[in-house]
Amino acid sequence: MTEQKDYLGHFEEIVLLAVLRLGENAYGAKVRQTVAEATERDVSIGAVYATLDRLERKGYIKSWQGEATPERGGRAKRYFRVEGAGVRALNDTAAARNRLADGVEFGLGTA
Amino acid sequence: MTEQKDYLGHFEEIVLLAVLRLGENAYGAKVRQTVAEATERDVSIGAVYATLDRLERKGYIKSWQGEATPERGGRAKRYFRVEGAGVRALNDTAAARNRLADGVEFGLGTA
DNA sequence: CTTATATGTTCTACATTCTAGTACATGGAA
DNA sequence: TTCCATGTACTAGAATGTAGAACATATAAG
Repeated sequence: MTEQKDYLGHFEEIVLLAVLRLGENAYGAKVRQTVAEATERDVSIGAVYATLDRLERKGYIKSWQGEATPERGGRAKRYFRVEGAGVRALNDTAAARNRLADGVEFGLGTA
Repeated sequence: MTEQKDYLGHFEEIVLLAVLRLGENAYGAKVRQTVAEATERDVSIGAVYATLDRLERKGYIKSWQGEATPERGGRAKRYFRVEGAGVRALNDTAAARNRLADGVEFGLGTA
């Protein structure tokens, strides 16, 4: 038994990074906006929540209900925070990738 | 229409990097071995070929038949090479991720 | 020759992830 | 009390990720 590592999917990694970056201000709608800006894509809110839920189920993040009365109406926020396991997964994922990318000249294909 | 970028999946990125790194020596079995070492996981050969096929269908890599007679028997190899579009996809994928990771202290969670 | 063996690829099927879209919830403003 | 803005939850289908067994082919052994 060689302790198979667990890597993050592409979007999982993106979302996890967004939550980490947002810190105290990480809630669904904001995460969506952050991801959309970084990826320059239209990211649907459903995609974000589905991924957040999956990450939470895996123990990479944790969520809780926020205040129900912000400045101007609206539903209560659900905040997220990255757990230790999440940081570890992020590191492992990057490490494996870096092992392959390291030293390869990128930018002009052999093609 | 805002020209939606096309990002690579986790495993697609890994496999594409392996092909790039292997250069002249990139063929299925070798790619598998390289990926297995970098990820420290048991990667099935089927997983690798399925991904290589998808990458080729998308125009990120190209393949051709190699010599049929290596040192000691065996079937002819199928070689792979990364195309310009592949390098571009690799760069776009990394760029979006970096935009999120940049400046975030990683290593010790907020948790 | 015929079989064994090593190297490599193909094919198939199923699990997980990705993604969009729509419905639902709730507080303040008109 | 209806409307609007902000947010979250749910559902379903497409795309990716993954394993495993079958197939192909060249050399070595006898």
